[in-house]
Order: sequence, then C-alpha cells, then structure tokens
Amino acid sequence: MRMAVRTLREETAPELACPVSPVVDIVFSRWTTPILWTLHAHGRQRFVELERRITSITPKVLTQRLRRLERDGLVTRTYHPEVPPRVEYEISALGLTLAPLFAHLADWAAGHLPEVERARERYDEAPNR
Amino acid sequence: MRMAVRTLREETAPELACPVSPVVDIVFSRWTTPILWTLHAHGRQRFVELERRITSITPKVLTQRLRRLERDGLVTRTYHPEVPPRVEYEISALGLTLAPLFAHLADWAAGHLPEVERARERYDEAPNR
DNA sequence: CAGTATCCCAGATGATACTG
DNA sequence: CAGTATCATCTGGGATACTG
Repeated sequence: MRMAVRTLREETAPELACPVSPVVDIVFSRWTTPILWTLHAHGRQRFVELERRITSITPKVLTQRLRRLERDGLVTRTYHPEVPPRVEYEISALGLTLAPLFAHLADWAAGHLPEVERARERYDEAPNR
Repeated sequence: MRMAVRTLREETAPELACPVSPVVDIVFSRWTTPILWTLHAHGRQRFVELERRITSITPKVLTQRLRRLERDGLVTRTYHPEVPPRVEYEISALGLTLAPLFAHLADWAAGHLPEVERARERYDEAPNR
C-alpha cells in the first residue's frame, strides 16, 4: 500500500529518541504554561478571569486548552448550575507537582536568557551567510 | 489602519502572563528536545548521525532546528572543509546548563506520566458529554 | 556528506458571530 | 457567563528531488 512510508514516519515518533518528549507534549504546548501559571498565581478562578489575564487568547482556544488540561488531570473544572452559570478552574494536585519544575524553568530563564539574547545578536551580526 | 486589531493581539503575547514562556519558545518547540537529548547522550556528532538517531525527522527540518539552536547559542556547529564535507554538532556550554532541567523533566515524567494516563482514561470513559 | 529547492497540505490559530 | 459555531488564514512540517 502506498501509505507505508508515511506510516513508518508516524510510528517512529520523536519520543523514541527523547524521554522528555511526552512531558513536552503535555505541559509545554502553546498556551498551557500561561494558563497553568495564571491559575497558580491567582488561585481558583472563572473563565472570564482567565480570559482577562491572558489577554491575547481567544475564548475558543482557551476552552480547547482547558479541556485538554482537564483531560490530562492537571486542572479541575467545577460547574455551578446557577443563573448566570458559574464555572471555576483550579490546578489539581497533579498539576501542583509541576510547581518545582516551573520554578526551575523560571530560574533558568533568569540566569541564562540574557546569554541567549547575546548569542542571537552575535549570530545575526555575523558576516558569513 | 486595518491591522490595528491584529497588531494589538500580537503585542500582547503570552509571555506577559507567564515568565516561563520565553524558555518554552527556545527550548521546547518541536524537535528541539530530541535533538538536544541525542546530542547530550551521544556527544559531538555529524549531521547524518543525528538524522539516523532521530529517525522520523527530515533533513530540511533538522537543518532548520539546528540553525535555530545554533543561533540561540545552545549548540555549536563546526564545519570542516574537506571532501566530502564534514560538519559536527555539539552542545555548547550554555546548552549544557539545561541538563539539570532535563533531568528534572525526566523525573517528573517517570513519577507522574502514569497518573496523566489514568486521568485521560477516566475522562474519556466519563458518561457526560 | 550536508544540506537546498520546491511543492504541498493538515491542523492549529484567529476573527467574528451566536446561544443556553 | 461560558462557552459553541463558522469561516478564513497561515505556517510548520512533510514528501520529493536536486547540488556543491
């Protein structure tokens, strides 16, 4: 069949070469860190509050990300059947286990981001190419 | 002007809500962790070696990612003008500072990935929706 | 060997409008 | 309020072929 090559590619995913890839897929896909960070910084909050704090996200995408985080068990969603409806999002116990990791990330950023910036300038100024 | 709205969205990037976003952009975009991991695990190596170890990547994409990693100062590229040409890639000193972070990631994966898996099963089996 | 050059497409993202 | 529905966009990858 003609999908043989494609199937082969799909089967040999990057995870095979890198044990941290699965975590990356779960925790570091677009918008997930701002969401988790905001939830962690401001505690349990409603949909609109998240929307307001993460200024550039659209409701559609926010919903998608929250659903995924909920499915992965990192966030809990509580629906209060009132009028108007009220929904609250909160980091789960599992999600909280990421906190040290995020702190580690922030530390690295504080210590090494300037160096990355300098490397970029050097690269961009380089005469070759 | 009609790009006003678009510009507004672009200016208010997710970084504003999350100090770790910049790191995510640099270190956790697709293919970068397998590349860094392979480089770290097997030391300095040539283009083809990377290609062979990260089985599902295409040469075009591998080149793109390596260029970006080089620009960010995480990887060094050494060109040997021989026939046939020989190019070697290696993790830089700056790139090595990520090692503890990656170890942390791997630890988290080992400890919590199963729980994520169970959460997914629960979510998918749930009767609602 | 170490890449470029093309062509192409799916899926992610966004703008906008609507609803229980 | 908390989303959903729809439509438009767009670009990151991928397949494939070629070159210094």
